[in-house]
Amino acid sequence: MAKDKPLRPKARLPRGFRDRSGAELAAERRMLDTVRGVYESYGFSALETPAFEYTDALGKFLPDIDRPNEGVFSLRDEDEQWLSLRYDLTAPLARYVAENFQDLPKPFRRYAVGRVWRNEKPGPGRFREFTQFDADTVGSSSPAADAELLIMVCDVLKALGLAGSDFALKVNNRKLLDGVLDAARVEPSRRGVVLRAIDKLDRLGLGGVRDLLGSGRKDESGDFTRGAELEAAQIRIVEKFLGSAPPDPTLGNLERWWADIAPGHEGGAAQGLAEVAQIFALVDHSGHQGRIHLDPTVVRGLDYYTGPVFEAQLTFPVTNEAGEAVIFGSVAGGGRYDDLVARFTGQAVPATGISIGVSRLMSALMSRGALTLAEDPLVLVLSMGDVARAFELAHQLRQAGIRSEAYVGTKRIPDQLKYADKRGAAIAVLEGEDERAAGTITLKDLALGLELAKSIETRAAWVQERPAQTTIGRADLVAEVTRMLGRQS
RNA sequence: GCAGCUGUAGCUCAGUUGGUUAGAGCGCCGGAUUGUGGAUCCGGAGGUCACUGGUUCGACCCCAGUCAGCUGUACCA
Repeated sequence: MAKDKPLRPKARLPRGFRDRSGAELAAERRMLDTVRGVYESYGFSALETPAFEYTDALGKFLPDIDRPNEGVFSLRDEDEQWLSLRYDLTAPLARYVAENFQDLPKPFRRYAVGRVWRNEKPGPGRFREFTQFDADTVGSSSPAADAELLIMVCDVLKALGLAGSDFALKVNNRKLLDGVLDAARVEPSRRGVVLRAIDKLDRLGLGGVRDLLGSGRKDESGDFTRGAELEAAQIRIVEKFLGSAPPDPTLGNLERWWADIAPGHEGGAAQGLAEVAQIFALVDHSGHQGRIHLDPTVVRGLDYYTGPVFEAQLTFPVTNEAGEAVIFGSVAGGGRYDDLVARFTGQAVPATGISIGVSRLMSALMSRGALTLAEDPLVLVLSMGDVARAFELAHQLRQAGIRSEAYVGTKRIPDQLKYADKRGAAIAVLEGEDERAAGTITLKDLALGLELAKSIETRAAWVQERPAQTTIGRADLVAEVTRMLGRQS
């Protein structure tokens, strides 16, 4: 007879999602507080919008029968309306601005931090749920708004502990990309493919991009990707644009540069060149001028960008948990999107914004040693058959601002100490019958004990020596714990 | 979606040319130790060998299909 086995669900995390806890969350919180502080100091105010939006407010399409969740997580409301989880924080901002347009001051400046969701295939370092931290200026067409964001991002990265030489901001302009495609006479239907190919430059290198602009490219698994089928002459023009940029982007230098790349097409890109020149003129006085460069290879995948685009890149190698070097994309990116609000109102509203990828930036900071996984130290009060007394001692420590936990489990003392170890507790507090009779308390410095344990061979010796352990007067509890915590830190 | 690789205990993995009752380490539970962490020792629980079908006297092993995972690539408003 077969064993009756109840049908149980398998405990498993949906792919592309993550559980996070304790020290990691504490570190993230510290980082977000720093970013928030800089954003607020520039006069941006917080705005929170919900996780769900009506699907038509988020993008161009409605889910269809065949692929109801293409790219986004969607569901149908009771009244048959499609809702979707937001895939970024910019689309909800556009909705908010359109809905409250007449009441908002212009320019309207807000920051937003929150989780976003994408229903896509997850990969290494790519999740289906992640956090973004955005700042946007809506209602100003001035390049000053773009320049300000670039300067602010530099301030953020420095406030987070990165050195100036650790990062670089790369600036480009969609109008220049459009201009060069005009000059190369690339058909409108192929422009998307071409821009996406250029966007892959950092990953595939110039050779890979050349293949994608031309006949196509085979990846390392042998799969073939079709190319944009451009003529050699067209590819040459695009490559010339990608490979050269004046180091000092004054308007005069930019115009000379452009005349060399796209002679006869000076008019089409003039606006873009002027915007670039203005941005760099403003950046010049920021103290961050060495960190911000013109880089024609920056595209940004999203096609709603209409003018300046930018991304923050790290200049040092980042390693993953396995210690391998990883190709690290940008930690922040953004640009100008002048048409997004017009989708709702019909009225053109210029806007520009920057978005920080929170988990990427966090692993970069940890890789650099600028952020460490750490929680406040924990003091564990062991329960020696008198939980009320453990509560009381823990309470005394809390009153002094010390994070302390009274043991509320049911195990014996050796197991309680093992528990304290596993929790990573800094100190264990014991007050049993002997101590109570003597009016004393025993403290164990667990971190110190862990060190000493390496040189003690036998359990008997360990028990006899009782390393890193002291017995103190009852009244000295808070003072002595404070002293021990001070030694550890 | 396309391509390659991989599915054996909670985790990481062994498993001989196809041979009887499928193993190890870690983790977990109990004990050596009713008030002292580490180490060590003893004992225990835990398996639809991803699933379905086929070949065979006999399949964890060979074949086909399906599903799942990983990696690359495409898409990413």
